[in-house]
Amino acid sequence: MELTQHEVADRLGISRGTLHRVLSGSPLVKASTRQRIEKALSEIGYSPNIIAQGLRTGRTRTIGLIAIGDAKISEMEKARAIHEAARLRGYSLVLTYSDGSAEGEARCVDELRSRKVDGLIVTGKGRLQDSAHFKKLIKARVGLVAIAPIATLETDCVVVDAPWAYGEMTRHIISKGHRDIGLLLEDIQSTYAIAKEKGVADALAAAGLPVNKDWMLRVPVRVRREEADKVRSVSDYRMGYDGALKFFAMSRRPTAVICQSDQTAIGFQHAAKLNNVDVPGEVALTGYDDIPAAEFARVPLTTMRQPEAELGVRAVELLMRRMEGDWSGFPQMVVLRPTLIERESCSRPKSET
Amino acid sequence: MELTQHEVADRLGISRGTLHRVLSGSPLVKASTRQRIEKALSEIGYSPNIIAQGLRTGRTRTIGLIAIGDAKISEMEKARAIHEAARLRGYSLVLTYSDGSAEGEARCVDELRSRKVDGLIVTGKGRLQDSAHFKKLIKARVGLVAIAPIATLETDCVVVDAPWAYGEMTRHIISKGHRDIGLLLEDIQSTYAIAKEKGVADALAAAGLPVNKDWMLRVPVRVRREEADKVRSVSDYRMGYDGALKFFAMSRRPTAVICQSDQTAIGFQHAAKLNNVDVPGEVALTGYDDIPAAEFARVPLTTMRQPEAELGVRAVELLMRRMEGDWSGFPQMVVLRPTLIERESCSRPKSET
DNA sequence: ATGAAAGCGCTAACAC
DNA sequence: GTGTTAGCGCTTTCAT
Repeated sequence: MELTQHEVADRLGISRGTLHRVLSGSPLVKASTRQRIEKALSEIGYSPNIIAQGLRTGRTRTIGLIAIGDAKISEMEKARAIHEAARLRGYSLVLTYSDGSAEGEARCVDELRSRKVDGLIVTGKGRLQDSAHFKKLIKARVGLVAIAPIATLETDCVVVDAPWAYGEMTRHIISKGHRDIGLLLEDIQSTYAIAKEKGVADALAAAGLPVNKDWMLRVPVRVRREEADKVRSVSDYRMGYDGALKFFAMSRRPTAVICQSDQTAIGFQHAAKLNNVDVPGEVALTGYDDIPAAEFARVPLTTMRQPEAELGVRAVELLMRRMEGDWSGFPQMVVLRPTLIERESCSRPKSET
Repeated sequence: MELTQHEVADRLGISRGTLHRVLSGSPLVKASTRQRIEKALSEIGYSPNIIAQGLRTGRTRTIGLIAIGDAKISEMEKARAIHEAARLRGYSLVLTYSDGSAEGEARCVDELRSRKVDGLIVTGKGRLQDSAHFKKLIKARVGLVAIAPIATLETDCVVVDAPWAYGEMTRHIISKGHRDIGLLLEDIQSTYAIAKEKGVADALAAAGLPVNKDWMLRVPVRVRREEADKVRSVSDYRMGYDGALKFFAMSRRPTAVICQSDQTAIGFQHAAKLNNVDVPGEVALTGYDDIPAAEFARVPLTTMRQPEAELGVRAVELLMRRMEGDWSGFPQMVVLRPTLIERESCSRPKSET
């Protein structure tokens, strides 16, 4: 069915060497020959067997993708951009998922190594449990780009400037007249969580506002795997709900709460409604990410829109450089900034004092 | 670095043939020899080169995945389940995205064919624009399972029983005392949309209720690609919003509206809020899918939870059969049923008449 | 029950 | 400039 180079060469009355030179764009072919062959080639509709190429060259022109942790729509958007960027360069994507456990990660790495991928991109909100597998890869000079900051791993990464983003949101809230500002994060000490905390604290300090430790709230995540056949990522919503209740139980409450994500802010709004707390009147809120639902939340969310697609594209570009053997500046960190989106969840406080 | 079968055979003092027989579980090996070799093998940590296997056998043990249309969280959940099911059988996933255009689909098919995938799974809410490429595949007896009903294509598929589901929701609403029931769908004549319409109409008829044509609303989808680096699927929310306004403009309105999706119902609620229409008091609503946000909507949504993971698993199982050469019952349709989830968006109507 | 050898379709090194 | 050839690591057929 599919023609081989051998057959094509015979059919055109040339040698396989010449045919290969035409295919690979080598200059060592007479222009007239090249033209004649190229024409015939497109008529025949020949395209080389990628598997054989892979065996021969040791390069498969594939990129492995590891998605860690819960399913999130943002991963989908990144993956789409990654596919597009990779495709334009002749690369395909091999997709793997890890549940976030150390074994899950090991399985992904093993699968991708056995598939002989030329490079890897790690994404997802989960943290790396066991970096041993990854360290081995890095030592072997296999390109590995993380779309997330990974403190435990010295590798290239593409990250969002979370300290700046949370500083920006803090400044925005302050500009609205708020002085009593809270922060709601999950209780996991991820690199991003620490960065977010710092972003808020620094902005508060820069504005001469005190940091109320009680309001820098950390709430445990209740992960709930529902039926065995379902993976629903409701944990962030739930965390926002739980956090809201903790804030409501305080004798003195902030007038604005910066949330870890849009889901958190939406969960917070849910609790606010059930407790007759007005948003943004009694508590202003900001989300983070600008998921599609943010615009249609009970009170539309002021939030930071993530450059999901660009994160993916930059990751591919960086990985490409490594795969071409250019290891200058390793480990490199590409930092991107999100965009403030103003909606109704964060307005000026009711005049209190 | 990686050992080859040749090297391993030499090292163990056996022939490559015998080694291969051990590896492939052939019975033509003396038990003692087999044991000795297996032990040595696991010590060495040898694993065969998948690329070379692929070249030799013509089977790559890979499944191609085509995601069509906008990024949705449900695709992510399916993909995760597909990966798990495939991995357990020694298969890997090659991921491609189509923007929903005919060219996008052609590119995906070409990419996967050039990668020599053993089978394909098509998923996503978009419809197939041009089925010519796919028809070619099917004719060539390449396994192709669609996780969606594709009217224009005779192939295996795994689908949700939408007529039943929408009938079920209709019966649920009727049981709550509603008699004036509307349906809100996008204006695209997809197989699912037609099925949903029929499900509602049949249930209404079965209950002896008249079908009000004006209330079987079809609303155009406003697709909005925001910045070039973003793919945000807000179209479904927007459609719900638009649809709500149309309902509100009617002189006589239904007391309950069945929506195409949770996003649609959430968009509807948004419009209801802005127009001071009480949900569920003045209009009860049902969603569809049970996305994570459904539980945390302004009014938590009564909806139908999709068996996303099972859809993926069943697709892999069916594809597996085809890849093994078992074409019995082609084209086969696997039908799965979603589960009714009761929340607050759909209660009994305010007593009218 | 085991060993030897011939390719799968391609690339790269070497001849002419 | 062009043709020839030797493998990449594996599976499969044929011999023993």
